[in-house]
Amino acid sequence: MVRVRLKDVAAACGVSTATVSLVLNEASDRITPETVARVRAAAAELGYTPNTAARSLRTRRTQTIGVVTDTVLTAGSASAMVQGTQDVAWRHDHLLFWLGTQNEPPLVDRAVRALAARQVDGFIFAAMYHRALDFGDLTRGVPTVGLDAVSDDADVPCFVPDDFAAARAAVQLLVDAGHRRIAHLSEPTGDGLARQLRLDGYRTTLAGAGLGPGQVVVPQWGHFGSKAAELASVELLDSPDRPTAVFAFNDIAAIGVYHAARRLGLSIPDDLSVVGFDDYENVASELYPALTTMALPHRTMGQLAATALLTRLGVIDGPAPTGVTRVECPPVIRESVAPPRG
Amino acid sequence: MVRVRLKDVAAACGVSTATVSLVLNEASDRITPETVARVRAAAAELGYTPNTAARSLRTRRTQTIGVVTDTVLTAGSASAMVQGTQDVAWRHDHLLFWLGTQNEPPLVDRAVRALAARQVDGFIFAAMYHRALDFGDLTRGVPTVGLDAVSDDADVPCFVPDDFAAARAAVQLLVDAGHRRIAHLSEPTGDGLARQLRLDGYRTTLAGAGLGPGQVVVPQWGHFGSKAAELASVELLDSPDRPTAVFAFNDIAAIGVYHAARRLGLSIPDDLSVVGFDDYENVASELYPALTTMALPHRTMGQLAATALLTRLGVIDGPAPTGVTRVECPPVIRESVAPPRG
DNA sequence: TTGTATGCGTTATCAC
DNA sequence: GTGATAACGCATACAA
Repeated sequence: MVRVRLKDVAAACGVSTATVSLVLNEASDRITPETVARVRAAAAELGYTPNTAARSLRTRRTQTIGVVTDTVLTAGSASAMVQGTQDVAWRHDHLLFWLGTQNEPPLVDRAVRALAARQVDGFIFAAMYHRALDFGDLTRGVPTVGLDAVSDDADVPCFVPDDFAAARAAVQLLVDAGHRRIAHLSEPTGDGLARQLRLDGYRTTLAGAGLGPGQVVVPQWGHFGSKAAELASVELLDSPDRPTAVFAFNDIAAIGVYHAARRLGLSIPDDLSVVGFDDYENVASELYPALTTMALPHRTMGQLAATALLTRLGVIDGPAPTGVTRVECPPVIRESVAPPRG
Repeated sequence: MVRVRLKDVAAACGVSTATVSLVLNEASDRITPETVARVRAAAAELGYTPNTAARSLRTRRTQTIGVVTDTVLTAGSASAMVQGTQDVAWRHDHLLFWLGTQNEPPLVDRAVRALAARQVDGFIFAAMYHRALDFGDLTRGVPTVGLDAVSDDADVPCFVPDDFAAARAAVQLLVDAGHRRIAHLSEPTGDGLARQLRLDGYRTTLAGAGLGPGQVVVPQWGHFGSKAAELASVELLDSPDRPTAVFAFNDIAAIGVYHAARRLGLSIPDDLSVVGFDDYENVASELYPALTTMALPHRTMGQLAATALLTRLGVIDGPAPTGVTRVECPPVIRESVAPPRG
């Protein structure tokens, strides 16, 4: 790689490095138009690109953001979050360091240190699913935002899905279709906040519709995959007064409901309506019948988080958001909901 | 963030910055053990972290790798590739800049420029699926490797799945199960190399087994989703002498086969065996019946690419690989293959 | 309007 | 063994 420095382009057009710097940093209103043109031409001619290390050393800004995440990079379903964050950052000439920590505290610590050593201008703490994050004073004064994560720290704006409202909307879909026995297939207890919020939304909606407390079933077998959900669903559905509709905690759980329905000879949506959550890529749309679900606004959250951070950093004008922002989860209506039989 | 510099720790223990630098950079065999200890203690006490910008400026190395990719970040299914690359890089104190370009040439150009300005030590060109990449002399002498992509440039080691061998293995699975009428559901023509390699593997295996040229069907309707695959499959399977097995180009196409089978009242695997490709997360394992498929070695390829680049950079000892490395795609045996009826 | 000079925090080359 | 000191490439206060 040919290394061409400010000095080289200055020499090439017979001005000082200061002038070149001024021209190239848009402070060119102070410079004669013809000088500007000459410098620009020379820079282009030589293929000059500024050395970011030198610039950072001088300006104390690296135009770099550190993203510390648990399994976002591993899991894939949240890739839109990555893309949304990236898009906004790049549009403002910022680059992102993503670091996955598998959620192990020592790794988080190491990641933050490594990022701090790189003098990142800000941090984004991104979680794979909506939960509370406690990163203490790890970031020591470096602007920070939470993505799919909430924080105790009042100084950390956070962006999370509006699980409560979305759960309400999901259950309302079933109520509006005429269902009166609507069960909720929940998630085993963990550190996720989504579980409780979706449960609350379910209960609130049932109560509002005068449908009693409902019926909540929690898969018990280890890892929350479709298999555990299937077993729980079979138990739930294998009775004469079974529910006519199920609101599943997420699309993977909904797969379990589908499998259970098949085992029991129940047809979806004729015998059983199902609503999922997440709009999991290549899953919800590909099930048979295609699953009606609530979409997680991953891309939007990523964009909002990046925008918030850049605002805090003064890169984007305007008031920086504070507190927790709940982002709407739009419904994706497909074919798994129908009126109950009879 | 409290800024503590080399100078501060030097002052704290009454030595020069040069000494501190020497100690902290493991060149400490030249320094008195007690001085070493004192410096280390002071550094820890003050919480010193080196300023990477300054170091980079001096050493001309940023310990940073630029990853230019089409849609890896958007699509999610290749997230293991991200993780594998990341793991290796981080283990050697290198960080990654990922930049998605949606495969638009001007964006690729911009991305490379932006990365070059950051003085990345090397480039990884990562593709979402196995294809040829032509990035010309964009990287101008910066070490580069290809990931899921091959390059004309002899100087660019590349890591791709061994699609040919995997396709052979997949079809052999069906041959071994006793099938003699095995069709291949291919992909519409595009810039992917996987298409031709999997097709070749299919044909070679059939020929080797004395099963003739086989039957290849190519979905024709626009974007290659499960819907197009379903339509093509219905046509393929709706005849008395239909194939008893289908080797699908990938798992998404296999979904289409499943849908077609359902429409035609064909049972998998009793009436029809299916083998997919990719082991797409939460898809292949969740289909009913679970799909037998060839796993794409995303994680391994990511690790290999990062290792190769770091070797080229002298960070990892050993001979740097050259040319194209084909990585094995392990079979994932599930429940979609059975002997043909009768 | 443009040039000179200084310093950002490190590493590395010398002296001592 | 350890300490001055000179770069690294750029931005900017100040001088001209």
